[in-house]
Amino acid sequence: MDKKKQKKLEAAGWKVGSAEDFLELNQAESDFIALKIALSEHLKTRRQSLRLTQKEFAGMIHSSQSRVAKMEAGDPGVTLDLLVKSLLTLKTPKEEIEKMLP
Amino acid sequence: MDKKKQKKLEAAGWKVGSAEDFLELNQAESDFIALKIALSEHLKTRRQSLRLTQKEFAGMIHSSQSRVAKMEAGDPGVTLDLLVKSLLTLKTPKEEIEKMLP
DNA sequence: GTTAAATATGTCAGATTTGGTATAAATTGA
DNA sequence: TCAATTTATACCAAATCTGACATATTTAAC
Repeated sequence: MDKKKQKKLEAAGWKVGSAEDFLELNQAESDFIALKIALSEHLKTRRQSLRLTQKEFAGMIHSSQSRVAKMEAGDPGVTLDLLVKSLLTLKTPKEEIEKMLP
Repeated sequence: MDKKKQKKLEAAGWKVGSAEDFLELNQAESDFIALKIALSEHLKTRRQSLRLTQKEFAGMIHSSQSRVAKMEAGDPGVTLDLLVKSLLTLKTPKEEIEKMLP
């Protein structure tokens, strides 16, 4: 790796020149996974507090009960997009979302 | 719509029994779009402040220059997942992300 | 103005995600 | 107990998103 690029990466907060840039990449990835899990758990809590069944909620977001179950189970094959759209549909307060950020 | 379900929807913050539940659905959708645009704008700003080219940054997230360009342009065909992963890779402070929430 | 670097735009095959369906397992209420 | 409701799991074809590539346009430096 050339010096010029190394400077840039270090500016981005990386430890370069070792196995650490590999580890740091995973930091972003694990943060991402943690975020998704937090969102899915919150989604379940919020739906339940509103006393909606998965089927009812699925209708609200034009999806299916089975997909809602996967969302709440933290299934890896569920996008952030779907989770966030769901929380927005349930009008989850901004403060609640902030708490989940990594 | 039966009374029971109406109660539940009202508990979720909806105005039911009119065209408004249709409009409210769009509220979540437009909030979602606004969020994506805010994230894409912030991504561009942050990449530039780190003096990284789109090509360099693309390498950091194992993507391509053209996709980075699309991300920053707010292309609808880019997922929240990719945007958030990108921001996490650039170690965007939590506070910055919070500001973008709808 | 020329050149080179950076960014934007278009396309596409492969991969991933989707809603829907079926059905099993779990929970609830009598 | 047990029937009904709710939730979990498995599967699929259709739709969407992906990185990669080609190429056009813009920007920067001289």
